[in-house]
Amino acid sequence: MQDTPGPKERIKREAMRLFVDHGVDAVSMRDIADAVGLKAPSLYAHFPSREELIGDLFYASYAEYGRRLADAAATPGRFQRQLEAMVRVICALHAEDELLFNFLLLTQHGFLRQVPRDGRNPVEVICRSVAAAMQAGEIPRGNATLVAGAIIGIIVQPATFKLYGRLNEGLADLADDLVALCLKVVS
Amino acid sequence: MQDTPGPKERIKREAMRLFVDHGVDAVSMRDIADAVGLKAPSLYAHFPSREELIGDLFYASYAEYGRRLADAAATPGRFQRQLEAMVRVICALHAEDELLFNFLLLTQHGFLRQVPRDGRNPVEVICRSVAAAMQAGEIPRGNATLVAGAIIGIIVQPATFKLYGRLNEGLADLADDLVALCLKVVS
DNA sequence: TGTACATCAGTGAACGCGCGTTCACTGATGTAC
DNA sequence: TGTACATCAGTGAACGCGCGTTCACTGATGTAC
Repeated sequence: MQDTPGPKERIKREAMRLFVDHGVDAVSMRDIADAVGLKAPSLYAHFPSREELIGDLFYASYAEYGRRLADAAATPGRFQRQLEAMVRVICALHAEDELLFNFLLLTQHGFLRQVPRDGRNPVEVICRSVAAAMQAGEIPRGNATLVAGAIIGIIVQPATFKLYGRLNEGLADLADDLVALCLKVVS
Repeated sequence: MQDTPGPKERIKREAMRLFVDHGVDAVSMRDIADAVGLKAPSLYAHFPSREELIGDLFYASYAEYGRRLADAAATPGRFQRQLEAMVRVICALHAEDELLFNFLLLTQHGFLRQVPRDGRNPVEVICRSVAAAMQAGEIPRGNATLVAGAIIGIIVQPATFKLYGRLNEGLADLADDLVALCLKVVS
């Protein structure tokens, strides 16, 4: 069963790999089919269109990231503990499936404009958490969105460096350092 | 003269605007020509191909950003002053031409793999500067590339927030805050 | 001032190509009796 | 065990479309005499 994932899973995996390696727009349905060992029309047995295939890949994962982050944000105690939990969750997500992480990293700009701003996406979870901490006086008051952006940047940019080979360590290996850096910016 | 920039400049401007608004791959030569008030074949009087047009736009600007940053990195004095100069230069570049900044932000992943690693690009200027400061004992020793990535992320992520409307202020308005945040991560 | 000619930015029409997608069909597999 | 039939993942061939690009041509502008 889990040794031989169904064709739908294999299509998703190979599509992600190709998207990350060549860019979403440079990959055709025929390319994806080839990588899976099928012909293009067979993909339509599993996905109604190319757009849905890509959308599925992005939105499902992005929402899952949001949920995992929201769990971490709900860590009891002071903000510093919640922040540490959030940073470690992101590092864990990177370690669990680096391909998926990179896919989200590279394709975000194609989707971010139409991502629902429902408070459940990763960015908003962090923004809300930072704002609450400022409100509660647990960290210095200031521009909460800016500080949240800084925190996200501190993690995402090194992930980009890893993707391009500037950094050899994955986020998981850097987790302690990343936690320390994030704690500094809210000190 | 400067009131009516030549057709080549107008093509570049409109192309950038379309690329930022719709994504590079969603914009055709006909779209660009339409925006300038020409027909597609006329573009070939100014650029040999679509690819060259886009490449020109990216590489020329990216190299210019590298030069401006290198100047800032050469600020005399301690690393903290150089860091402040670099952050303020990036903020100034954002204020000078936000469209160009956003273009680089959104299209970077299409080019970063083939950007020459000659020590002159913006990322390498910052990495080198941080590494030198660690070497000199001006900031705590550690993973220089990671710290450089954190600094870049602290600036780039808020720029992304501005692009998507999460932040209302441009980088220039946030310059003091950004300098302060960057100084914290190297403290 | 008037005429003939050179220049050159811009264009209409057309090209070949690869794309996403459709659809009638194939051929292996499982089931009924 | 053998035969007839249903199921269904997968395919070959074809579609219409928009793309980047080419090229012979147009028509306005400037220059020479």
